[in-house]
Amino acid sequence: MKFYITTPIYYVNDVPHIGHFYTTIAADIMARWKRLNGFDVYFLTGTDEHGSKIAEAAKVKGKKPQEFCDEMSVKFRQTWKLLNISNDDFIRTTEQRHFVAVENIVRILFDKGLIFKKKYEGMYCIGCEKFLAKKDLDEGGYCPFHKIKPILQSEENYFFRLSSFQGALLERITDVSHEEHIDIQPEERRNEIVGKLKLGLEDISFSRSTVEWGISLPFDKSQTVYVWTDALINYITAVGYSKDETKFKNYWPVDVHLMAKDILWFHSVIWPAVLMGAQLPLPKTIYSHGFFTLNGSKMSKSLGNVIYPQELVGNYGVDAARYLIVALIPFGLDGNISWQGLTLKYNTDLANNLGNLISRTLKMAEKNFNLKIPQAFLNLELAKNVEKKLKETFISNMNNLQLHKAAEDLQDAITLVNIQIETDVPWKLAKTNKNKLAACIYSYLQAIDVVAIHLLSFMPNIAEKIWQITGASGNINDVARKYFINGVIPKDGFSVSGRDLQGPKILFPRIL
RNA sequence: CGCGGGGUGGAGCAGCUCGGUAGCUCGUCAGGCUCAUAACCUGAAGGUCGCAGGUUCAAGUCCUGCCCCCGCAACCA
Repeated sequence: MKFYITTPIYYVNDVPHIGHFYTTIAADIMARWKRLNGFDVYFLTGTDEHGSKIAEAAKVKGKKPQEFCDEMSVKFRQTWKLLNISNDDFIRTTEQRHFVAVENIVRILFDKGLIFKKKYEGMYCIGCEKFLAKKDLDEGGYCPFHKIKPILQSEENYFFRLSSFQGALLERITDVSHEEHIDIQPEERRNEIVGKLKLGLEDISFSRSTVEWGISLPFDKSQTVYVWTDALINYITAVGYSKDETKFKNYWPVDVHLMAKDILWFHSVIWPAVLMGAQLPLPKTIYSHGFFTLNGSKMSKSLGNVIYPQELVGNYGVDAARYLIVALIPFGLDGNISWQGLTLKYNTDLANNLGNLISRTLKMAEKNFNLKIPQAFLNLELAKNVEKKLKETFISNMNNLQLHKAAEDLQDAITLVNIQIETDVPWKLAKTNKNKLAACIYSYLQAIDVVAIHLLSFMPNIAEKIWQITGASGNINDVARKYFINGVIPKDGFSVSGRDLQGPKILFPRIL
């Protein structure tokens, strides 16, 4: 089974911030999860590099557009490396493979009569550099942002017959049994799309005569392809459209398009319409998540309340950063975050619960068994309880991208072990019954291993570290894959008697 | 009447589809334990579930009206 998941390609006029990496981390966790479950995963991200804004940004810095894009694109790649993102491909819209794909799609649409020339006349605001509708203007007919009067301007563009797809789109979005059903998530956002769709669709502008930094229309070199169309096509370019038919057949249609809610319309209406026009299969799931507010106010660079990945990683470490960002807010909804909130979550979930569990277990093993996994009766009951706890909800939460809930499930599982320790009172057994103590510690190690395996998609490095600390055998990724496919704990457990443990390490130092 | 979401103990949320002792996390308070990263475990206090009506033996949960907040309305993740 294959699993193709994408993030949006990010517009390079900005350096990566929390909005970008939230989506990307979520996608990465999903991709890793699916790999562990035996899927042939293709995980795509990349950069969107065309359009007048980019050309201007380059000009301001005294650079050629391509040069500017090269630099910015690298920043995104570096960020993904920093965050341990496991993408299989990184696409740039300025790549040759993409030009070919875009030209082909545009030509097909043109040949089918879905693209036509039309003179567009409207109020153009020089400040916004775009046409404004009457409703966008304030009472005096001024642009509300720039307080200037827009000028009447006309431009001859090519338009796409989006209007002709209304019925087909509605059908595919609302009819669950439709063979080309597009599942838009979450439901609230789907309702919104459906509502808007029912109001009707207008044909949209598909090209620009004034924007030079873009892909020229194959049938009219004086115009360039509208950046959004250009951008959306990346999803098929990357899996070999008009280049590698086998690859394309294998991975397309995409299983999940992941993005923030602001660009859901493009993905759930315009993109499927383009695909239908080109007679290509449609995305299966389109999942949008919410926006962040930082300390209650909307993030904006001018307010200075933007969180950059370097800060997050600097404060908590890569793995914790990945975990915190997805664990802190419900996936799909808007969420408010703050540094205090992040630190609190870090301390409660990672330092106090998970970290401390490992620390106390290993300390006991060190004191009493000299850091060797003790010879003892193998009681897998605790490990199985942890497993059961996780099976009940964790798996379905992961598959439904409810990452915050899956994180909660993990915490519950960890608490289960902490409770068991209270019940066993091992520190008393250390004085009275060493054999029983050995069996207890042995069972905690197995339970921790089960937790580590489930943690793997969120915190790849830490999970592996835990695996080493508990003396578990084999490569954690291989063992985990086997475990998720077969669904059984090995007869001898993961951590086997006699193996060396690693001394109690502070995996997550408390932050004060 | 543009569309959509929401108003639940101090904070943040779940519950509403399929009405029937109001649940979770954090915080607060009390207790337990002492292996552990002043961590862990147990318990308690605290809510007339935005307002007003209605249906019902019974309503956060269904219906009607109203008030307030937020998002979207085409290139900001």
